[in-house]
Amino acid sequence: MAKGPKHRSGCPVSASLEVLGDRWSLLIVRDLMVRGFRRFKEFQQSGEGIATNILAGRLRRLQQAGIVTAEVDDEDARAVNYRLTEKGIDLAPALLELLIWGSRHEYCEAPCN
Amino acid sequence: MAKGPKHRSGCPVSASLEVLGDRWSLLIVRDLMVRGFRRFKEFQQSGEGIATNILAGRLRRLQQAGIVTAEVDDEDARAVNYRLTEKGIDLAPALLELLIWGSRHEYCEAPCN
DNA sequence: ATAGTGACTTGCAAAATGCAAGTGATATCT
DNA sequence: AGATATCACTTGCATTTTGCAAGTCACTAT
Repeated sequence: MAKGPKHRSGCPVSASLEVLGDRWSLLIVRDLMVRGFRRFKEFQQSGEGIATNILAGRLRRLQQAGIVTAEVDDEDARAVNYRLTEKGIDLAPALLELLIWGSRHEYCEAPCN
Repeated sequence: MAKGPKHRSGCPVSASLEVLGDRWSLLIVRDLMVRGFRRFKEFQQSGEGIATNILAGRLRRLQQAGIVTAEVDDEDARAVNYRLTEKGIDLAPALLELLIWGSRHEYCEAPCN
C-alpha cells in the first residue's frame, strides 16, 4: 500500500486544525474540561445546539484522534462516559488563550475595554 | 428590526470559534503573522491548498470581524495588501498554544516524546 | 496594442451540516 | 412479566458549505 503523507502540510498548527478546526470539536473539549460533561445527552442539551448526528461524529473523531475516551458506565450499561485523555487535557492552554481572546475582542456585553 | 442575540452562546470560546472555527481562518492568520504574507496569491500558493473562492470568502470574513485589513497597494493598483489588526495580532498566544499542542501530539515525524 | 498579472467571481459536483424521526439495547415502573 | 421510559445513537432528506476548474475585470508591462 502506498503511504500518503501523514499531514497536509508540515506545520503543527495545520496538523492541529485537521482534527480541531471546526465549529464543535473544541466546544466539546471545553465542556469535558471545564463543565465536567461525561454523557452524550449533556452535550446535546448544553445549549449550543449541536445536532445529535454531528455530536456522535465529533465524539468518534475525537476518540480516533486519541483526545477522548468512551467507556460504558459501571452502573448503567446503556450509558457511556466520555473523558479527556492526557492529550485532550493538554489542550487546556490553547482553550484558555481562545477564551482570553474571545473575552477581550468578541464577547463584549458591556463596552469593550 | 428584531435584534437577535449577538452570539450563539454566552461563552467567549464559542464566540471565538464563530469566526475562527474552521479549517482555514487560523492558517491565514498564521501566514500573516509568521510568514509575513500580504498578497492573495501568496496564500493561494502557500501549499496548504486553499481554493481561491474559499480564500476570498475567509479574507472577507476576517475583515468583517476586524481581524484583518485590506488596502490597495501604493505602487500597484491591482494589488491588495492584507495585514493583521491589533485584534488579529492578539491571536498570537492562541496560535502558539495550538502550535505547541500540535508539535507535541500531532506532528511527529520522529517518535513522539 | 498586446500580452500578462493580481484578485477575485461563477458554475457545478461533492461533501458536510442541520433537523426530525426512528432504532435498539438496557433500565425502571406497575 | 409486560409496558414504558431512557440513553446513545442512526437514518433520511433538505440545506449549506466546500472544492475544483474556468472565467472575468481592472490594471501593468512590453
